[in-house]
Amino acid sequence: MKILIIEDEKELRASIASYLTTQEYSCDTAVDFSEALYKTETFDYDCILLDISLPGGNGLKILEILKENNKSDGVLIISAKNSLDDKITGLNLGADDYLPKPFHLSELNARIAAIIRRKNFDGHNIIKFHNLAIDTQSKVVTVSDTSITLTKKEYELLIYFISNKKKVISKDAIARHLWGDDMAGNFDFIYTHIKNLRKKLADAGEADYIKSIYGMGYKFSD
Amino acid sequence: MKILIIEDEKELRASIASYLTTQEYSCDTAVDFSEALYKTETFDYDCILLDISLPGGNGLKILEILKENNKSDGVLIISAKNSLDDKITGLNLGADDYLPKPFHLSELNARIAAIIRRKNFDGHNIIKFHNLAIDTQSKVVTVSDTSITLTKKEYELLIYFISNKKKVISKDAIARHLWGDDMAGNFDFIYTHIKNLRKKLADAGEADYIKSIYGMGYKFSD
DNA sequence: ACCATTCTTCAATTTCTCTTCAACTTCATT
DNA sequence: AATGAAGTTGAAGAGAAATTGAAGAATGGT
Repeated sequence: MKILIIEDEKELRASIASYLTTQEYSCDTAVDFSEALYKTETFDYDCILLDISLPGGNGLKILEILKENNKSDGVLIISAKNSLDDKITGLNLGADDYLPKPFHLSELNARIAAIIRRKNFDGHNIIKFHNLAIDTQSKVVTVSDTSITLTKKEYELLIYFISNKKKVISKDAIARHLWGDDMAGNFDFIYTHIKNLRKKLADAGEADYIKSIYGMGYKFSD
Repeated sequence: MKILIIEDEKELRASIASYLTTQEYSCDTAVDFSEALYKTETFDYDCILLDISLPGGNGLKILEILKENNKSDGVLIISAKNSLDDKITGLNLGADDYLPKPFHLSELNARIAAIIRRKNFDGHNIIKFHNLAIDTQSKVVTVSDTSITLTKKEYELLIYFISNKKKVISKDAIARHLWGDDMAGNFDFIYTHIKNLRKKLADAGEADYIKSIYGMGYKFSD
C-alpha cells in the first residue's frame, strides 16, 4: 500500500512517515504545492494525506485537480484550520475524510485503514454474515439465497450494523450516522426501524443478531 | 464520562451543560478562575471545556497549571477571541483542540467525542489487565477471550478501576466519578454494583482484583 | 391529485437496571 | 472476646429504557 504525505511541517511529516512505515505502508512525501502536484499527477497512491495549508498554493486546489482527473478517491485531509468551511469544501471536492490537527498517529492509522478498505470494496462488493448476504452495489439483501425487501432506512441500518459487528453502538451514533450530525432530541423512532428490520429478518428465518445492550445501545453479533 | 465546563456566561454554560447531559455525559461547572482552579485540582475529568476569557484570571493560566500537573490532556479551549495567538499558545500548552465562539452544540459534541476517543485510544484502545481486556471503542469486555456482558454502571466502574489500578479509590471518588459531583448522602448502592461486577468477573473465571481496603475504599490490583 | 409506501409520533406494555433495605459477616480497636 | 463501624449479600420495589402496535405525516411515483 502506497501513501503520499503532503505536509510542509518537517517534523510532523517525518513522524507520520516513520510511523506509517512501521504499519507496513510505503510512504512518499511532498513538501510544497508544486511537488505535491507533480507527484499526484505522476504516480498512483492508495491514499493521499493532504495538508490544506501549504506553501506555494492552497491544498484544496490540488484536491480540485485530483477530482478533475478522477483521482480524488482516497484523499484524507489534515488541517490545523478549525474552519467548518474548509471541511465542507474538502469533502465536497471528493475527499474521503477530514482529520483536524492535532491528532494521534493511531487515529490517523485508523482513518487510513478505513479509507483503503472503502476504496477496495468499491466495485461489486458482497458483505456476508452467516446466512445473510448484502450486495452493496445492487443493494439486494438475501437470507439463505432468498431475497428480502428493505426500505432505505432499514438497509442503511443493516449496513451500519453489519459493518460494525461485535461493537456496541449507541442510539446516538446510529442517529448521527443515518440522519446526520445535527440531530438532536428524541431518537425514539429508531426503535421502530429496528423493530421493522428485526421482523423482516425474522420472517426470512434468520436468528436475531441485533442484540440490545440496555442503556448503551445495540450490538450486531451472533 | 465526566466533563468540566469552565465558562462565565450563565446562559451559555447552562445550555452546554444541559445539552451534554442529554449526550450521556455528567457535567460539572465552574464560573470563575478560582472555582475552575479548585475543581481541576480536586477532581478528575475526561474532558475540560475551558473558556479563555474568565473573571478572576486568564484561562490560559489554568491550562498552564494543568500542564504542570500532567492533567492537560483532554482540554478543549472555547473562546470568543479569534486570535491566532491564543490558539497557538493554547495548543502549545497542551490543549487538544480549539473551538471559536459561536459554535453549534453538535460541533462541540463532535470535538469532545474526538478528544475522548483520542485520549482513550492513545496508541491502544484496548486496556488489558491479566486475562481481562476492554475494548473501549466497541465496549466489549473479555476474560480470557470470552466476552462478558456488563451493565452500564458495571462497565463504567470497571473502566474507572482499571484506569486507576493499584491506587486506593474512595467510595466517594467512585460516586463522584460515576454519578457526578452533586451526589450526596448515602453511597451504599455502590456496594451492590461492586458485588455484581465481582460476580460477573468471578463467573468468567477471573480472580478478584477488586480489593477492599477497610475504611478507605477499594484498590484494583493483583 | 391520488394511491402506495415509508417515515415518524405516540402510548401501552414489557423488560431490565438501579437503588433501597435489612440481615449478616468481617474488620480494627479496646 | 466484646464492641461498633465498615463491608457483603440477597431480595424486592422503583425507575428507566426498550419493545410493540397502531395511526398520523411525509414522500414518491403514476
